[in-house]
Amino acid sequence: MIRPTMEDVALRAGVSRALVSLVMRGSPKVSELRRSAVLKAAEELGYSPHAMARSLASRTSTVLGVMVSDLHNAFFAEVVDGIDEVARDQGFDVIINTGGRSPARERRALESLLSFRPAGLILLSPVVPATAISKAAEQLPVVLVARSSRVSTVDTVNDDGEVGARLAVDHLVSLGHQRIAHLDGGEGTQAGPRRRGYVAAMESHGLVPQVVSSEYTDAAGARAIRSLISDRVLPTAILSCNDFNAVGAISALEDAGLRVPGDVSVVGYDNTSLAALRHVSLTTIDQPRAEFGRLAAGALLQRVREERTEPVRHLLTPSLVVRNTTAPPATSRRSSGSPFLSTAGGDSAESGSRTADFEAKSPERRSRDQEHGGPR
Amino acid sequence: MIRPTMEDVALRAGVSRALVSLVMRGSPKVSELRRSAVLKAAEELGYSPHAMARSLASRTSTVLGVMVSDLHNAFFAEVVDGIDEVARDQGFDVIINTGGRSPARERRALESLLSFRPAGLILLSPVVPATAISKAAEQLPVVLVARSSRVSTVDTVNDDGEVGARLAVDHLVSLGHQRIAHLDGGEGTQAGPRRRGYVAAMESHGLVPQVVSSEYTDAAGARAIRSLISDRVLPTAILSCNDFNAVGAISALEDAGLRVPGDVSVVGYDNTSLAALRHVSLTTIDQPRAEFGRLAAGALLQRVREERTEPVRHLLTPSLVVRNTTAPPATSRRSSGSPFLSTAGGDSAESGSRTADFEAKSPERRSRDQEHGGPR
DNA sequence: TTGTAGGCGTTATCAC
DNA sequence: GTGATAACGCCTACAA
Repeated sequence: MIRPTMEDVALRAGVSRALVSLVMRGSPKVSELRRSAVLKAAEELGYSPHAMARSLASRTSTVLGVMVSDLHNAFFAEVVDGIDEVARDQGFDVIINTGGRSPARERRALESLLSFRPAGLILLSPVVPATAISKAAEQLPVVLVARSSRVSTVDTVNDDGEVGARLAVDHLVSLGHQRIAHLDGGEGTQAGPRRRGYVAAMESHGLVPQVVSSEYTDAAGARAIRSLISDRVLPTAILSCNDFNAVGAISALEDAGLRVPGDVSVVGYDNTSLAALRHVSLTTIDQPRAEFGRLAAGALLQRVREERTEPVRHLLTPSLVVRNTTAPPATSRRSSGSPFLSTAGGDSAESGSRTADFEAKSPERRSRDQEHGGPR
Repeated sequence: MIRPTMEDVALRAGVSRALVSLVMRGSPKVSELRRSAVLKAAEELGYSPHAMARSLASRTSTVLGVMVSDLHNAFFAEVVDGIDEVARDQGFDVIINTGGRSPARERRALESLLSFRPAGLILLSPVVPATAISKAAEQLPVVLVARSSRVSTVDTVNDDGEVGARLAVDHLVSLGHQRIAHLDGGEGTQAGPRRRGYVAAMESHGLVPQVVSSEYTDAAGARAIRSLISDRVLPTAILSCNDFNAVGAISALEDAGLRVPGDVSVVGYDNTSLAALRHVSLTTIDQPRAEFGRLAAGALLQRVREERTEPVRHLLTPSLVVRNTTAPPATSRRSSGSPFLSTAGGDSAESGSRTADFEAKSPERRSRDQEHGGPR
C-alpha cells in the first residue's frame, strides 16, 4: 500500500530526482539511455507522478473539473464525451462530479471540485444560484452548458430551443397538420425557449397555439394526453417538450386505441438514445451534444491560456430527425375512426402503421443503436 | 483569478496561519472569537482549503476515485448514487472519471485517477486487463463492481446473474411456457452467469435450453429474433441478456406481426429506466444498483481505515419485476395464428394485449418514471 | 546533461 | 490556546 515517489524511482534507476522529474515531464534534454532507465524503474515500481504535488509546485493545473447535474441523463454523457475528447487532445485531465439535481449537493460538488484547484470548470446544466457561479468564476474560468448567464467572465454553450421547436412545427405543418399542441416542460431547463419557438412558429403559420402544461417525464406526457382526450380537444399532432414526455404521450395515445402516427403524430425533443430505439423510433429534435462538449472545452481552454477575455455565447442550431412517429394527418374518417379526432374524411391507411414504416428508418439510427447498447 | 491561501486569510483575520488551519479542520481548541473571525475572513475572500496541499501535508486523502466504464449507461449512474451517499456520509469526496468502454482510454483514466492519490478506487465494470487492476491494488484499496477478480486485495460487488436468469425462467415456466430461448450477451459483462443460470434453470425444469448468440444492443436483439423467425424455431418466450436487447427483440416480433406478450413473452435484464417506461413496460430482472454502490463504498472505506484485510465478495440477489411483456403462452391456434409458432390450439385473446394489461402495472414503475424524467 | 536550493499550501510537532 | 518550524512530493530556477 506504499506509493512510490520520485526519490524511489531515482534510487532504483541510479539517477537524481531532478532527472526523473525531467523524464516525467518529457524533457528533450535527457539522454536516451537514462530516459529508458528511468521509465523502466518507474514502470517496475508502478510509479506515476503525483498530480497534486506537481500542480502545487508548478502553480499550474492540467485538470478540468466537470460538474454534471444529473448522471442519469445520457444527454450529459455525450457532452462529457465531447469535453473529454478535446481535453485529452490538449493534455488535460478531466474529473467529474455530480450534483444529483439538488442545489445543496451541487453546491458541495462545486466546492469539492474547486478544492482541487483545477485549471477551469465546466458546469453542465447547474441548478445552483447564479451567485455561486459568479463566485466560482472569480477564481477560475467557468463555462456553462445548457444554462445561460449574463456574467461576462462566464462563457456559455446552449442550443437554440426556439429554432428547434420551429423545426418541429414546420415539419408537422409541411405534413399537413394544422392542429398541433405543445406539451410544455414547465419549469424545466430550456422549456421556455421551446415554448416560445412553438408559439411563434404556429403564429407565423397562421395557426392557433395550444400549450398544454406538462413536465419532462413520460408519466407527465401520458397525463397530458389523457386530459386532452377527456376534454375532447386532442389535436392531430403533438410536440412534446422532450423525448421522455413524447414516449409517455405515445403510450397514452395507444392506450386510447389511437395509432401513432396514423391518428396522431408525435415529435420529441433531444434525440436521446431512447428516441433511436427501433421500438420507439421517435421523430425528434437533435442537439449536437458532443459538439456542446467540444465547444465548452475549447472555450474553457482559451480562457485557461488567457487567449481571450471577452465572453463567448455559443448558441447551437438543433436539427430535425425524422423517424416513424410523424405522418400526414388522416384526411378522411376511418372505418375504425376515433371519436376524438376532428379532422374529416379520407383513409388513414396511406399514412401507414408504425411498423410498416419501419424499414424507412435513417441510417443514422442504426449507428446510434450500436452506440448505446452498452456493456450491460 | 487569484485563489486566496491560508496566509491571506490569516492576515485578514489578524491571526497566524496555524490557527487558520485549526479552524479549517474544525479543531475544538480555538476560541469562539477567533474562530468566527477566521471564518468571516475566509468567506469574504472566497477561500476554501486546498485539497491537494492538504492531502500532501497530511499524507492522507479524503477522496474516493470512481472509474465509470460507460457514462451513457444509466445503470452506473445509480451505482454512483449509492457510492456518493456513503462517501458523503463519511466525509469523503468522490471524483469520477470515464473510460468510454475503451481499454486504452480506461487505462488513461485509471492513471489519471491514481495521480490524485485518492484514498481508494472503485472501478465500475472496468475493461482493462486484470494485471492493471492488481497493479493499482498494490498502491491503494480497490473495489470492483460488476466484474469479478481473484486478487485477494481486491473486493468485489456483483449481482448473481445465475439467480437472476433462474428467476426469469421460473417466472416463464410458471406461466406455462416450455419453449424459452435465451438471447445471449456474448462477451459482455455478466453474460456468462446469466447464460449458465438460464441453462441450469431450463434443465432443472426438464426443458431444452435454446441459446441464441446475440449482444447487448437493441439491434442485436432484433437480428436474433429475425433469424429465429426465418429459421422457424421461434419459441413462445424469450429471455434477453439485457433490456436493450429485449426491446430490440420486441420490435422485431411486432414487425413480424406477432404480439407481445400475446404471442411471445419477453423478459429483459437490468430493469433500466427504459424498461420502466410505460411504452415499453418490460418484465425484467432488477439489480439493486444503489446497493451495489453503497456496498462498494462501504467495503472500500473499511480497507481505507484498515479495518479489514480479507477480501469480501458481495454477490447480490436480483429480483423479478413483472410488467406487461409476459403472459401465458397461447394455448390454442388463433384465428390470426402465426405460422411461426408451434404451440397448438387456444385463443391468445385470453393473454390480453399489452395495452389492455397496461393498468395492471406495479406502483414501482411510476416512481421510476419520475426518477428518470430528468431536467431535460 | 546533471545536481542543488528554494518554494508551492497545508498539516503536524513542538515550544510558548 | 497560539505561534514557529519541519516535512509532504514535486517543479523551477540556477549552478556545475
